Order: sequence, then C-alpha cells, then structure tokens
Amino acid sequence: MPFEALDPLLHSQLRLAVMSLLISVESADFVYIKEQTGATAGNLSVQIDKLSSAGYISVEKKFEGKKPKTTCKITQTGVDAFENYVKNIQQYLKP
Amino acid sequence: MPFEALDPLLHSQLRLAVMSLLISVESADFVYIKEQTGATAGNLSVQIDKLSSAGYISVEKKFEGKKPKTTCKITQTGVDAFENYVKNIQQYLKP
DNA sequence: TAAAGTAGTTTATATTATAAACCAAATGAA
DNA sequence: TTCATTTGGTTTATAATATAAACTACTTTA
Repeated sequence: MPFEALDPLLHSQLRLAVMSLLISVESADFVYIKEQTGATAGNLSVQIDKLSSAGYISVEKKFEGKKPKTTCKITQTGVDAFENYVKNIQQYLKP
Repeated sequence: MPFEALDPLLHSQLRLAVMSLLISVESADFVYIKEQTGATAGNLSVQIDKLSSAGYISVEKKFEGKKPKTTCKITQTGVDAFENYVKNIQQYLKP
C-alpha cells in the first residue's frame, strides 16, 4: 500500500502543533503553548492530557509563587512518534 | 501565529490520500482508488462525495458494458487547495 | 436457480475536536 | 471592603468526523 497509516494521535491539528513546538525546545509551559497555537485553554488542556496519556510528553504541574504552572516536555517516545508521522505523511504530500 | 489552520477537508487520512493520488493522474476510477488507498467501499464513497461537494474533484458515473463505473478527476480548485494544505502542514513538520 | 461477485450507497455508531461552562485563587478598582 | 476581572487551568456538553456494517441492484458462474 503506498499510503502508510497516520498515527491518529498526531493527525490532529492542535496536537501536532503542540508536538511541533515541543520538539524544538527543552520545555514549554501551558500559557506559552496556548499563545503560540492560538488554542483555547479547554481544548489545549484536553489535548495535552491525551499526549501525556500516550507517553508522548511529560507534564509537570507546580506553583510559581502563587500561580499554578504547567510545564510540558516531549519524551523520547514522542520524538520517535513525531518523526515517524512526518516520514509517513510525506508520502501523501509529494506524489 | 506560527501555525496556519489546516483545511479540515484535506486533513483527513483518506481524503488526503485520494487527493494525493488524483493530483498526479489524469483521472482514476473508484475501484483503482479503493485498491490504492486500502479503504472500504463505504468509506471511500462518503469521502468522494465530500470532496466532490467541495468542488475539489469532479465525479462522472457511467456504465461500462453492464458495470457501473465512477471516475474521479481533480479540479483546479482541488489542486489549489491541495498545494495550500501542503504548504501549511510543512510548517508543522519542520520546526 | 442458487450462490457468489461487482460496484457501489446508505445508515448507524463510535471517536474526535472543540467550545462553553465552571472552579479557585489572586489582583485591581471604587 | 467588596465586587468585578484576570489568571491558569479542568470538566462537561455538543457538534462534527471517520469508519464499518448493512444494504441495493445487477451480473456472473456453478
């Protein structure tokens, strides 16, 4: 089959954007990701949970002074999955 | 915003595969597309309808001898949309 | 003539994406 | 002080989607 299946967890606009951000930085916090992606907080919260449950990212929640702070970091599993997704979707993009 | 919105009509594995096939051929029939994509007939039928309704492809149904034959062809609108989608998703893929 | 194959379409269902509503604490203005 | 607003999220509800299963209609083959 010329078309490899695309990882459904990554074939989602917002989750792909989150992974794309995280792959090029050490870590990023919730607010920054929200700004960069333009997502609503609710949507972002849900999608971060999914990426976290899959082990694609790790999430740390702490308090900075008096404000909560959620920090995300891509895992090796996540890097592998992202690279695999990129490889697979390329087949669809250049015919 | 670094991430452009992805055309939801094209951000679907099967519809993207169909468009990817059609962009490099004059036309293709239902059975061929089904084989190449590995899709079920029902799913393919639905997705072809959606691409057709959006004007991304044109669909001709005729009889070849006694068998029905559905032939699909990408339109200029479809070519433009596909190229735009490719341009936009590239932003997500190379960070 | 009954079973199986071809070329699809329609319908039902399970999953998804997304927004709306909500919560708790902190800050700001009157 | 007290009431509204902002911050940083989470939870819940809903609308949209993808997909498979069931079905139709006709043809071929045993």
